Amino acid sequence: MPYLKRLAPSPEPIDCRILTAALDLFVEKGYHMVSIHEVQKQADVSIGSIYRHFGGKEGIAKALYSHILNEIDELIDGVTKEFDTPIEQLEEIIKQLFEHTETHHQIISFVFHAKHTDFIPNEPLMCDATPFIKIREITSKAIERGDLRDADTWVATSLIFGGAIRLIQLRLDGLIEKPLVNYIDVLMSSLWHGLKTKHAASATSVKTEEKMNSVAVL
Amino acid sequence: MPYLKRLAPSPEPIDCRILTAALDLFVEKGYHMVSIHEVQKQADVSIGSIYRHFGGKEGIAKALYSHILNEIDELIDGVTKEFDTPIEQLEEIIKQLFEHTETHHQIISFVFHAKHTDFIPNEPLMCDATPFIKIREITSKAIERGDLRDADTWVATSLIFGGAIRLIQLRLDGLIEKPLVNYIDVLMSSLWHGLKTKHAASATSVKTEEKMNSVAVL
DNA sequence: AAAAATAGAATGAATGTTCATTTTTGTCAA
DNA sequence: TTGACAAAAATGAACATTCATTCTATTTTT
Repeated sequence: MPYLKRLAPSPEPIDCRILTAALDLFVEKGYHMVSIHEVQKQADVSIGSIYRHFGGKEGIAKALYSHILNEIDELIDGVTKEFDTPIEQLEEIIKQLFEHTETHHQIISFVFHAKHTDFIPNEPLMCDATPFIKIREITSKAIERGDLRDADTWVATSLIFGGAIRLIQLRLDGLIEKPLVNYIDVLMSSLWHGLKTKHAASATSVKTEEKMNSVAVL
Repeated sequence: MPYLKRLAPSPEPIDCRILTAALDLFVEKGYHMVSIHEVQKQADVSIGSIYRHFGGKEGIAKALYSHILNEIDELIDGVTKEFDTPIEQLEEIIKQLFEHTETHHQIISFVFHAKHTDFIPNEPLMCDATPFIKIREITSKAIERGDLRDADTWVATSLIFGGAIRLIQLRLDGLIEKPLVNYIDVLMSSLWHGLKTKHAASATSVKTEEKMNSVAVL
């Protein structure tokens, strides 16, 4: 029996070390500007291990990609379980993305900044990944229910998320100083005023009015 | 006098050939996936010429970048000369960007898809380039005049252009089938309904109402 | 002891860049 | 107009470097 305990009692599993190191580097410098050797150094593993676990650079990126899409997917499932109406769901999704932007910078950055065609050539675009399909389905449902103005699903979804995505990107780039949650109300009220039908607007008028007021104070 | 005219009477200047070849390739495959040798082949010039004119791969990209930013800048200046009120200007800028998306695919793609930090490391972000500063100034003026709801300039601009940019990207990716001009009206009416002040809204109410109706038909 | 995981030096292909050489262009005197 | 000559431009083979990947030896685990 040795006199000393091992210094690192339960080191993180090797594949996690690789993934987090890669995520950090990819976000910082961009996929192409990161060499396997850098990942190897930062993760403190050997090149051999990287190849054993992921088969190469592209393998790491793909693993990261699906891992992260999964997290977003769970976020969306959580929201759809918790909220009933499509509009509430969309609102909550944006809210949670804003929160994630503060707390999970790397992940959001990877989703909204990385060019995925770089490491997954001739694969479906991210827009066709499950979570983003689900988002469009929610929009669709809102239109079917008559809660949103009638429009092409792609277009409606762009209008709803366009501003939010833009804000997220600017926040990631450090161009917006306050956490995005501060702007939720401006965003939402401008959004729904333009997009909601009168039917839906009156159904939630009290809530919306409150928001309008809180915005006026800004 | 010779019997035959020269076969290639006035071939395009060499630097233009290089730039267009590079733009096409960069847009198609992404900056990092294009080698100088490919540009050389596609432009049908020698490697030496490329180095003589642009000093290297990064030089090409930078030249392209400023060239294209200039075009956008001129577009904006044109609009501000032609239209008087900030809101009309913003609307027209979006309209022209939509048109450019159809007619100058490559250029718009380069602006809205390329990761410029790839070839201009530690340079100001594109948001800080002249044309984009000008856009924010227009937004600012609209707010000052009381035409738009009071909000942070960055945020207001994101809300105005977020949807448009998203649509442009989807159109570039082939996910939206009809030319974007078809969606101008939906976009504008949802936008201004949420963002205009009552003051400004009443000033243009007739125009806006017409649009609302045309949208309802969609 | 067998199998699985890890290590890292060696390999080779890809690719950005250099530079000696050739071609073109412009100028001036015969 | 011609020819000579110099400056500028263009060429592309050769070079140097970077970097993903392979492979075998070693360690750890079962």
